[in-house]
Amino acid sequence: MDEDLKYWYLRDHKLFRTLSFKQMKQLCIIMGFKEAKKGEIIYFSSSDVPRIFVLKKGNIKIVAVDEDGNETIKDIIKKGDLFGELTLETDGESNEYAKVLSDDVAICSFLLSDFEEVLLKNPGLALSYTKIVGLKMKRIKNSYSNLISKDAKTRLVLFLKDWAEKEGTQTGNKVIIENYLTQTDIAQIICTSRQTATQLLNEMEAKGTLLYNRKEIIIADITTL
Amino acid sequence: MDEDLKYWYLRDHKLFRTLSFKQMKQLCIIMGFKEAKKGEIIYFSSSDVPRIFVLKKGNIKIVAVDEDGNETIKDIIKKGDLFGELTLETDGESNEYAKVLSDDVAICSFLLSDFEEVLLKNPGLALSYTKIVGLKMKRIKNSYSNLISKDAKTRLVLFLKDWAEKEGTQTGNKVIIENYLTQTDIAQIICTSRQTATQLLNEMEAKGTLLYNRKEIIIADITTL
DNA sequence: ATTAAAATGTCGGCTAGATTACAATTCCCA
DNA sequence: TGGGAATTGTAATCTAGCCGACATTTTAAT
Repeated sequence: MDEDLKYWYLRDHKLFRTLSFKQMKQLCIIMGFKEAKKGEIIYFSSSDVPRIFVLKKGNIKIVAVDEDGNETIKDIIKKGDLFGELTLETDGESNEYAKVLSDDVAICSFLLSDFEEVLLKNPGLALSYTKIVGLKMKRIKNSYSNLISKDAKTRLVLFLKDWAEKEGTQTGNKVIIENYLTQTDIAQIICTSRQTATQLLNEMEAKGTLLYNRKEIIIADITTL
Repeated sequence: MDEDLKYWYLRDHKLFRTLSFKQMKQLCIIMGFKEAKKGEIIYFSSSDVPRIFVLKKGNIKIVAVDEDGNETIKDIIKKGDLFGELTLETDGESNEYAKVLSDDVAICSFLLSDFEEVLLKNPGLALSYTKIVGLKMKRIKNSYSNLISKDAKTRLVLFLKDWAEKEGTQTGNKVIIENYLTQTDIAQIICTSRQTATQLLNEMEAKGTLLYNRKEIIIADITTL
């Protein structure tokens, strides 16, 4: 791929704003690039060399498979998010893969070792990076405490609010979200059974607070959700 | 407090191994130091200036209070652990405090701003720091997935195993843990009600796999727990 | 168009574990 | 050395939401 294009792919990520043109060039040389279509599965843990990924376009979900073959959604990664060995520490056995949710995605990646070297030469970048990882931790902690103290319905509402805020198109109090998740996905994200999620969504639809279909979710009034 | 003593307090923390004597001296100058006795409460969020803390001795629990006044244990901090604004980002409203569990504790601290400056001058330190934060995130993720997929009994067993591994004194397969937690504490940590925790512990005691009292927990055989 | 595979809708039984409510211990300290 | 507070023990209820078992609808592929 053209080096110049790579440059722009990185340039617009807030993490790399602090870098000079020259430093950026260096990063681009070690950068990998990949595109994929909906439904494709991208393996990124264990087998391969550890990498850090930046999602430049689209949405993916990170799925973990446990000993019994059960699949759990670990994370939804959106445009601009980082994923992979964020902790800078290879963790052996975790069995995870990424599945493309949107029509297509573009992904940049670095080898963990290369990235570490760049961090060592750019303390400012290291600091920004730590903050991004920290932010991620904070979000995880938050959903963790929701899981403990809130019931399924509240969790669904919180999830929808969050989704609407991040990606919805708001007109007045009405918000339209492009829906690339199935109800099974949503259920897994808010940690409940598919049946419960379906029921809750239908309840909300019956009450008129919501309009659900496979293409989009329309929230009548985000303030009263 | 004596600067030299401070030096040694920091010196034996793995995070600071990479620093030169001179750099360490600098850190010590900006370092705060505090001791406290069992039961004391240490406020550290919101009100005060943001800080990073290193627990040098003893155990504390981090407790969060929500709008309704419910207390939840967020974390158990042990000797050598970091706590406070680990994300390097002040987060406004979270209402947390630390309570001393062991007989007494010693705590070092830095202003967040000072620490950031030191990180900027020591990229290696920044990298180590990121790894520590990352490790913490990994642990949180882990207990998160336990919470989802495992029942209360399994969670208790996992917690006990973890505790035993970190702090227990092992002789053969028998492990003795110094017990500074109440059953209410344990219940909160594994996210269940106090009654359920009590019941599970008594069941295990009846089966002879365990011996619980307020001073210590004796696990008959850690391999079959 | 045909059909198989996903995704969604619905229902009743079942259970882990929360909740409420006390009783019995043990600890702490004045 | 007593007495109040904290901790632990036990039991009876109650319920959110999981699970199994379908029917129905939508989508995609041949």
